[in-house]
Amino acid sequence: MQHHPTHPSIIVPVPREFRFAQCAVYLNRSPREPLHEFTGQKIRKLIAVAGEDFLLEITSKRDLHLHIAVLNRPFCETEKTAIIRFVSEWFDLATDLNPFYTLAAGDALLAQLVSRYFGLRLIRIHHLFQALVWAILGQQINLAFAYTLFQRFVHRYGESMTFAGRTYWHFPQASRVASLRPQELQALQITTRKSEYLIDLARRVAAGALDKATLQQNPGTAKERLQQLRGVGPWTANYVLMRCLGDPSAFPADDIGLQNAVKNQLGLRQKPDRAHLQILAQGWGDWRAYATFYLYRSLL
DNA sequence: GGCCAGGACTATG
DNA sequence: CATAGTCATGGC
Repeated sequence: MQHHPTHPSIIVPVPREFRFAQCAVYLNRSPREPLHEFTGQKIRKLIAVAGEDFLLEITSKRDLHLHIAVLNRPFCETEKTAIIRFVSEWFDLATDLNPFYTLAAGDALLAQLVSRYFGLRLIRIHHLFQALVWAILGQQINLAFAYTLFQRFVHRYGESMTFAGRTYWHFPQASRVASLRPQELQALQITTRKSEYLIDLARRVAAGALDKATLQQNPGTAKERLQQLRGVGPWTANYVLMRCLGDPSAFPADDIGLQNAVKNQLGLRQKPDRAHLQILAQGWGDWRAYATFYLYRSLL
């Protein structure tokens, strides 16, 4: 395949229901996020296409398009297509939000949120292993500490590239994590139990026994297959379905953050339990994942 | 300093 | 199926 430089910038059309600034608030919520970086209104992210590094710089002009500059190298048409596919998935550009907004307008809990955060997309996690690690690290600890652990994990076991004096990271390969001992992860202050879970999952992913495509091709059994994994319960399974596998009906009803968000929105005295959330979400159908993401956004 | 944090596992009624 | 104890440490 021959490489011939095309435009320095790739233009990706976006739906009318898209606001870059709303997505940016979510993406910019932690200073310890290791997998992308903000420079003003631009996001930089390192991705791999067919084993090659592409450092993307993404921004938007008046929410009409996304502009993607590839900073570190030229790209061919095939690579350009892969880059567009990645970014479209990241910002969930293929989903038409109009049905969600119509539904939300008649829902006491959602109406304000969709008005306030109009154009927010469900930010996706491309790699299954990354989604699982992020979810498991986040179990039962506050989000700030989860980011600390996640950053340590990425910086310790991920590969990186340097551009213009700054370092950009890939999420660690499963094969790298598969060969670790729990002791090594414990040194990062990951609990013994979680360390065992992560290594076990890494082995399955590295062996090809656990992969995104297979789960997506069998949407009816994906949740139960995820929950058969050690360390993956109802919350983690739903979280991965929502953030990685693109299941619009995924709903992590056990989520403390989600419960707090609902409590705040409805002015409840105490947090609703999972049963209460299931009742509230009964009419949300295939928009439960989006409702969850908008409720998450209300916590920032 | 005490309570909480974007849970899951295991053991026990 | 429902409840209780355990993990395990930072954040606020």
